Amino acid sequence: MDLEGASKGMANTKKMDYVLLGLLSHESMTGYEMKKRLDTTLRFFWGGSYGSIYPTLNQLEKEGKVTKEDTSSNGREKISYSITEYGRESLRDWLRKPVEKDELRYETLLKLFFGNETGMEGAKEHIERFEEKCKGELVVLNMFAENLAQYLEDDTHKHYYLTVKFGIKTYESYLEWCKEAKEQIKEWEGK
Amino acid sequence: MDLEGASKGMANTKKMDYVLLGLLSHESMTGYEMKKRLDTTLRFFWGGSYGSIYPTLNQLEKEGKVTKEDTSSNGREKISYSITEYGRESLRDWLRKPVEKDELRYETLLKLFFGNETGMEGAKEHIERFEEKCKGELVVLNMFAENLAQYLEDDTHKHYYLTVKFGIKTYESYLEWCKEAKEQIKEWEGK
DNA sequence: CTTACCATGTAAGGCGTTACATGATTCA
DNA sequence: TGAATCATGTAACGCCTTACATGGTAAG
Repeated sequence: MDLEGASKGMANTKKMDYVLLGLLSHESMTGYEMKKRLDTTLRFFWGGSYGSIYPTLNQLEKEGKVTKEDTSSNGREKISYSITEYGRESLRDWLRKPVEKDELRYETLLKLFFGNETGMEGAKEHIERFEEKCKGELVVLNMFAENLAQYLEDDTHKHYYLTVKFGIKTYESYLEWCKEAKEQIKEWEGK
Repeated sequence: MDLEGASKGMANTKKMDYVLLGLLSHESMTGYEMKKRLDTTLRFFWGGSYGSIYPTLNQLEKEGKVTKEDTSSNGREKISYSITEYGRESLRDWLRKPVEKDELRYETLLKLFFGNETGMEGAKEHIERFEEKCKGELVVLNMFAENLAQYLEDDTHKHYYLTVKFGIKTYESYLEWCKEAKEQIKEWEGK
């Protein structure tokens, strides 16, 4: 018998449980609302779709880590989820464990790395597109940081603030790299 | 009929084809050697396992994008792959297309974000572990950069060099963030 | 003689996305 | 009245990792 569900191709790599538990540790909300959080607040370092949110929520309920409450009003279906004490313990256990994996997968770097097949001109284009995207992200992150700075008495906001600062730092360094890379290319091209 | 294999749950998200084609555009090699490249040169921005390399290689051969050659010697099995002109065209087509997705998934940030459940002490530990890992990566990347700097006449090495520089920039900014985050926490703790 | 490395591959199965399916409400 | 948003969910399917399976060679 295999209650922990371990047999093959299985490395307990799934984090969605903890992401949802984490969101519910802040406040009760619907699956729809959790998706919105993933798309706004967490989007710089984590993602997820409805197809993974709703099934995970049902699994968490079966495990006794969250409870459902029907909060439908005037015919509009609405299920509010709340974290249980057991769910909170489970979240804390995970939080205290060392990080297993930090992963970066930048197609931009892949295309740059193999770029000699299309020449420096192509590389330059990818760098410029990347630069524009970073500038946009930085605007958003700076707005987040400004807003958050007003609510730093709250511990939840403090943690949020640190992650936003991380984002700002890295996007700023990306922009520096873009500038330097373009200069380097110009130099190689012999001006 | 659906020659392009599109029906559902399918978004042509697979990049391994191009990664392997890219490696073979530099030089012919075995699947084992490609795995090593993924684990050393590319590991800062891309990964992959044998379970995805070998099947992809066979698929690429069927499509006429690579050719196999048995180069076994004294009983040791060895298959050397080479890119075909068609494979090279396919690679170039992909390289010229805009990047679809740059993705960062840092569990460290997730644990930091939800860290108020375990307190600032836990957050600090995660930051310190992250810091140590970054220092290690930086040592490796700086070595790569120093070595590469000697061979910059080669265009392939130029592109490689730019990606290494990217890694150095970002890890340096991560370290700065670690320092600042720890200071911020100390400040909050009323030191 | 044993450990590390070279070398190829498959099977099982988890994970997650996309597309589909449905329906109500709010706002312009 | 039509578009956007709120809201929940499932089906299909592609992708990838882990673990297994196998066997040779080089180095200490």
